[in-house]
Amino acid sequence: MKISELAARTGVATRMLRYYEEQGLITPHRLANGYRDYDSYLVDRVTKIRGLVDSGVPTRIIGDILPCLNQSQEIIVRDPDPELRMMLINQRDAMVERIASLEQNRDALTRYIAAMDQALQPTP
DNA sequence: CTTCTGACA
DNA sequence: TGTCAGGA
Repeated sequence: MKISELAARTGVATRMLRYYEEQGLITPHRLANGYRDYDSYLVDRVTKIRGLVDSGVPTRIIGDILPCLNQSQEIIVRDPDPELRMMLINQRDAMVERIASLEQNRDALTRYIAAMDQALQPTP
């Protein structure tokens, strides 16, 4: 598929798809006319990459972390950098906080929706 | 009309 | 990350 299609199917801007390629995260083939040609499995890969990026994981190590998403425990750490380790720990902790916040907000919406249903369909 | 590379008031 | 240029 061409870049526009991958962008549509992943919700990731073509600009970023080319950027991910520069970072070595994805390597599409090339069509005779020079256009990038993406294999369908890249849709899933790009979705995962975006998820990591949105979570604040530096693109430089996303390639190494990607396998962690599955359960293929064959994790190869190429950059044991202590500073990077601390940054990842901080991001992981921030993630935990956001998840907790999201859960509270989700529950708040659930209760509000329930209240709306009550107003619409009062129990006789 | 779509994509490509390179660049940045 | 968006967007514009200048080509193909």
